[in-house]
Parts: sequence; C-alpha cells; structure tokens
Amino acid sequence: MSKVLVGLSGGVDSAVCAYLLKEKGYDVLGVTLRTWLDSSSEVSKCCELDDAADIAKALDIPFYIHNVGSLFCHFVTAPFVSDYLHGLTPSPCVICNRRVKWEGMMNLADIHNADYVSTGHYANIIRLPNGRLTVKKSSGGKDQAYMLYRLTQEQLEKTLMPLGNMSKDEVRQIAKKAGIPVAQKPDSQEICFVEDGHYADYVETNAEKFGFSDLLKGEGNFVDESGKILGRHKGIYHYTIGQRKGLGIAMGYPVFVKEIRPETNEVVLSEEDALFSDTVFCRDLNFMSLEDIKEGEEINASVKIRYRHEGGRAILTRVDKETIKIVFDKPQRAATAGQSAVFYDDSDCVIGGGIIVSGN
RNA sequence: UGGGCUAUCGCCAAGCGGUAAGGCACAGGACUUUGACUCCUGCAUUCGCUGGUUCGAAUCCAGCUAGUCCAG
Repeated sequence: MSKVLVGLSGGVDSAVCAYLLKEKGYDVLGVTLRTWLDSSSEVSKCCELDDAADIAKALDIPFYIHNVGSLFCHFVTAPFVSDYLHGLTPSPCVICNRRVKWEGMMNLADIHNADYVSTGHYANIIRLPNGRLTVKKSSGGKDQAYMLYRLTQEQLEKTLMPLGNMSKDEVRQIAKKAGIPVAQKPDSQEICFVEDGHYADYVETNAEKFGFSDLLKGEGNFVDESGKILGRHKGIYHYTIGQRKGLGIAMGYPVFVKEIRPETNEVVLSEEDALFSDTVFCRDLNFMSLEDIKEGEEINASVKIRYRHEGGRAILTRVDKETIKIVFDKPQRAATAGQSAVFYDDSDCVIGGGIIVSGN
C-alpha cells in the first residue's frame, strides 16, 4: 500500500484531499506546516493547527506538525519585505509552494518513508509524451495551476492532487457527507502571515527585523508622468502598479499607480490608459512542459500575469540567459514587477513561468 | 488703498426663486489561497456669516468676513 503525506491547512480542500486518498486505499499521514518561529502572537494560526488536528482525528489518520519556520522566513517573509521596499509587488504563495510547502512536505515524507505528498489544490498533474510533468488547469471552475508553476519535476513526480477537476461545491458536499468538521469553513483569503490585510504594516514592523531598515524610506511624492508633484504618499511599499484606491488624490478623474521609483522614493500616477502595455519581461524562470525556451525559438502561449487574470495570447522569446520576453496580441493592464507571469499551452497545461521584471 | 470677481460635502463642480446633480476622494460589503483591478452600497435637512424681500431663497437685495485679480 502506498503511503502519502497530505498537507492539512485546516481548510476544507486539504481535508477532503486526505479523505479521498484514504478512501482510495492509501496509507494517509496528515501534516501541518508550522510557518512561524515564535509561538507567542500568532493566534489565528494556532486555530488552524487545531482545525487540522481535528480533521486528522475525524479521519483517523496520524497527524504531525512540521516546523518550517526558518524556511518560511528565508524564502517567503524576508523576501516579501525586501521586495516591497524595492518597489516590487511580491507574490509570496508561488514561492512558498515550492520552497516551503513542497520542500517541507517532501522532507517529512522522507522521514516517514512516504511515497507521495499531496495537497488540496485544484489542478492536475500530467505526464506529457515528451516525458515531462506539468500542471494542467482544473476544469472545475476554480483553478490553482497558476500558484504551482514553480514546482520542480522532482516535486511533481511525487505529488498527488486528488481534487483535480472538482468544483468547490463538490468538495464541500464530500466534506459534509464525510462528516469533516470544517465543511462550512469559508475559503482562506489574503496573505497567510499578514493580519487583517494590513500588509504594509507588516512590511513596516518587520523591516528592521530582517535587516532592511535602511530601505524603509517612508513618505515621498506622488508625481505625474511629467514629474509634477501631485501630493504625498505614505511610503512606496503601500502601493502596487494599477492601484486606484487609497491614494487620497482627487484629480476629478480616477488615477492609478503607473510606476514605483524606489531610487527617488516617488510614485508615478497616471490615467488608466497609460497602464497598458503589450510587452513584458520576466526572469527567475521555471519550466514544466518544456525543458527551456531556446534562443531563436518562438513559443505561442496564453499568459496570465496575475492569479486572477483571464490570460492573453502572446509570443514568448528568449532575450538572454535569464530573461524571457512576452509580447501579447493585445496590450495588458498593469503588468507588475514582482508578480508572476505563467505560460499555458492550448491544452491548458503550464509551459512555465517567471517573475515579471518590467512591463516595457 | 481704490475697482472687479468669487464664496455650494475632504477636492472639483452643477444649480440662476420652488424646496441641494455629478465626478474624484473616502467608508462598508461582494469577489479572492498574493498585491491590485472590478462590482454593489453609503456619503451636504444644507449652500461663508448676519439681516431683508417673498407663500417660498443656495438662487434677489444690503452689510460683514475671507480669498482672488487689475490698478498702484
């Protein structure tokens, strides 16, 4: 009997994931990754641990808590703060999945001699004719393939995603029938390590801890595209490209963040039209269905530049050793440095992706 | 100091005697395993102040106050 280690977040999806694997006859172990280092403040996370433990108990599977605090700090929270202070808009989940969740689970799987790890993501792992593994979008209405594009072939090799093409409703139904305690629990939302959505506070209060105090510049000017000062901003880490709300600037028409300039501590505001661009560059790449995009090669793809982006047709080419150029058929709104661009082929499989360095 | 002009929600701004448009901003909600965007809802019993005319005034009149422009 194959042994599988299931990551339990405390939510419905991972609970049903464990339940389904058990029903299929796997020898299931449950684990919750503990991402924080100090046990003092993080009350909400403790509740998640309790929920996960309850789920494991209800399913009658062994339950472990695995500490990944230092990994999390090194790969997720510290870069998160650093990115914001550098005028980028990080997407912590995509990094966390590969460097913390999968790495953490696979380490523990080794210890327990588990054959597989598993999560409650809505996506499918597919073996292609060329031998490579990729992630295919879920057809169940909720798709999380985007969040998984950085996983390695080795990680995919050992991963099961039983929720595949299910819909959220189906999953909740199953949970209800199976008597899983969190069947009605609302979906998780926002950044897991930030309390009540105030991520800028997190950046502020942790800048020193991570050794970035010198980058914390605070207030600066809002300027227009010609450099004219429009007002004061609260610190560049409060803003992201395309943002409208929270600027406190009344021009009479909506204005958006067009550019963040960490060197001068300026935030450039413009009208919405100026946010569109058809060319995006990305780096820090990971490929799935292909080994690589080689120089001179042109790949057609559908590209998402943010999690809930409908995707746009584009042509991918290699610029240099570490950079891919994405040219969209139609200009896309607010490509944002720090966010991930994920490439899909025509059968909805992830070709690969990278982190956006600039639009234009 | 003379002469003109303007004073309506945080900002801009309709209104021109019949009982306060709209935009921006802001707040709340929806959406959402990142940040955004988007969508929905809310947002001046009151029109610089004080009097007057009128059945009735933000709208007309007078005075005051403030800002602004021209002249000096």
